[in-house]
Amino acid sequence: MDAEDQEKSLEAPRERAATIRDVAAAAGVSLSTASYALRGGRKLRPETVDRVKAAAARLEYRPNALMQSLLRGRSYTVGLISREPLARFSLPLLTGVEDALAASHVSVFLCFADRTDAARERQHVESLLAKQVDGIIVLDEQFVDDSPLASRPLDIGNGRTPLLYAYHYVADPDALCLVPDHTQGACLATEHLLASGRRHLAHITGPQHFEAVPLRMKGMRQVMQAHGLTLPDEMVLIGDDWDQRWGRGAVQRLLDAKANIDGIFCGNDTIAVGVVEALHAQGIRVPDDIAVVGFDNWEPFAEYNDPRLTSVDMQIHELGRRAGQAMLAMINGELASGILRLPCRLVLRDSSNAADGNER
Amino acid sequence: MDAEDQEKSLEAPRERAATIRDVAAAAGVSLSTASYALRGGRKLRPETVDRVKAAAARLEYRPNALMQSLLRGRSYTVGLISREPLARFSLPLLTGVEDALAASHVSVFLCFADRTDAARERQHVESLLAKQVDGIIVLDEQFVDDSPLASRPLDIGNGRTPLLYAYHYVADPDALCLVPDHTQGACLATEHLLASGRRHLAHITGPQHFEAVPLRMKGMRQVMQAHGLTLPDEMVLIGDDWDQRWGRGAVQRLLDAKANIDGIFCGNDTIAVGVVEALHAQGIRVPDDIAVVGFDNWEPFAEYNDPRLTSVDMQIHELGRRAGQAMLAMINGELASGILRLPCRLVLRDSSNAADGNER
DNA sequence: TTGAAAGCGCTAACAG
DNA sequence: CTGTTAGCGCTTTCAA
Repeated sequence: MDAEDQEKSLEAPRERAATIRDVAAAAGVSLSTASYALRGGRKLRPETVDRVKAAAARLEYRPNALMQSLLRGRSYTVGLISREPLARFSLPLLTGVEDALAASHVSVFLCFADRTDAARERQHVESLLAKQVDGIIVLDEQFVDDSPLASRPLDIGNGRTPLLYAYHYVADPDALCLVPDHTQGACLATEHLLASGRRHLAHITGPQHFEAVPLRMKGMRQVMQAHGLTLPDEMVLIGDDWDQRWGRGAVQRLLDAKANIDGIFCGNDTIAVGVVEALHAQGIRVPDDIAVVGFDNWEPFAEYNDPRLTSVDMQIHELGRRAGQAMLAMINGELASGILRLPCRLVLRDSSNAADGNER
Repeated sequence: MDAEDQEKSLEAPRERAATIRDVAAAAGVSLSTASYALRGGRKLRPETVDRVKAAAARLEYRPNALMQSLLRGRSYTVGLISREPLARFSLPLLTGVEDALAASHVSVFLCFADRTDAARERQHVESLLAKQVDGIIVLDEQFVDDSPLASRPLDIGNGRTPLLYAYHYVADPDALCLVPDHTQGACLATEHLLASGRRHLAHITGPQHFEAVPLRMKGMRQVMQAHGLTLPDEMVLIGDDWDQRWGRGAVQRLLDAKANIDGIFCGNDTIAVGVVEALHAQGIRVPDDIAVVGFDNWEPFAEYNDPRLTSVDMQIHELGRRAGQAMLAMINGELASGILRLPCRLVLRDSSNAADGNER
């Protein structure tokens, strides 16, 4: 019995993970020596180092990061709160942030918190702070200031934890916010349409309480004015939705009004898909008769539509990466604040004539 | 100067967060009393409790979860490794898992690890184990066994950490795996088509190395046989992609072959969208002439297509929730293993006649 | 070259 | 009712 038990205790996986104390004992050295042998910082006899390392390997020793964090006062951990979990931008943003942080061996706590559920967000924040995160990144959609949906600054009590807002910004002068430059993106799209010879443009877009809507409209107007053109109000169709159905409906309206158009800039790709579909249904060719440009460069739609959609890409994954990197910088003490607008790029495909031939 | 400094030290946010020691001192009680006052477990004079609580609030005391984890031997933290970060199922799975875990105050470490990057996955696993996660959940696509893409069991060295695979399974008899029941989903779709009077069915689907492809095919065949029908091989079109373009191409092939069809079951919704588009282009009505059923119930496509797509929903968010709950159970010592197949449901929309009128 | 010992912030057993 | 004390696993000083 005794013999059996002993054998077991040698073979069976130990209940508790090995500690550095176990390693030290197994190697026949002191605790501190074991520590130095594994992490350097002290001159030790090579033989000793080897003995300790061998013992550590044998025992599958893995330093307990909780204790290390406690001692260093840094957890190598960042909280990521998404206030809009299911939005189109969520996943690329998440992967971008994770990419940048993982490269620096920083782990990410994932927190979903619907805007309507303040209690859950509170719980997440408390949990993150208790777990000693080195910083918190908040993700949300940007709504116009007077919208009830507009994102509020996150209340984290003290000023000790770096805070960063991605894809949206808040009215906190001390906060760092990274957002896509919607206006510039719209400029790219409009310039492309004009450069390919279109003169009679329309804009079909989504609900106005999304800040992207007025911003993109502004960009479009700017460019047209710079070219001595105007965008009549009746050529701007603002819908209650961002989907294909609205795209189809909007085209119907334009056709009913017998509008004279040769180019349509859409607020996003799903609208653009609906637009193309409705145009086709009327025997109108894209891009030959009317060029169509989308926004988002959402591949499942843009790349596989017929024709493939020219679209503005907000480079959200990259924005996420930049957010992650900025957070790392803040953690290292580089203070930063303000709103940083990152550029969009235009992806040329078949729904517009690529007469100018360039991707910007 | 001194006075100023003192004032500052009172007003300015403390550099270090308050510890329970600070609270005890501020309340004029011993350390353990402070601890018990805040968490109960000992009879204390109400007055003492209040004093401690007041001090804690004043100092914005927040217990250090790292230390608590260390002591309890449980970190209230779970690692989530996504081996296929950008797949359609990733986000609902993530939110589902997070939902279930957050409800039990368990935090989620988010780790993206492309299948092709074993080193990064290794790094993530090491990091998770070092951070003492209570369990690890792995997400991946399911490929057929002999595919080089097929997911391998995660190597976590010891048997101490509960492990769970979601949306896919691995060849580890001790592992618990939760997957959608693709076959049953295909049965639902096929039964629906038959119930609404269709007899001449075709199947347009994606690459065979996705296990879902043979499974869904099997379900379709089963049901047809049960109804005394057969699915001729030339009515099964297996593509190299899952996108609209392939959907359009497949329809072209069927038309070229002058196939006699009144119903098409598609391997996913994007294919279905392409199918509908190609049928429309030929003046074929959906569902009047040919009924179309998709798979995935991916709302951006299914809900806003014209006509709206009937589609099989794998209930992935729910699968994620179940995975989270199962993980909690495992953490609490309830051992579990094997492959659990969760049912799909059929969402009836306009691309098929809902003659039987029921949602199953 | 190495070992002993003092914490990190908290919990829980042990003493009043 | 409350205080003292011994750890948790590790890093880092201080001694040898």
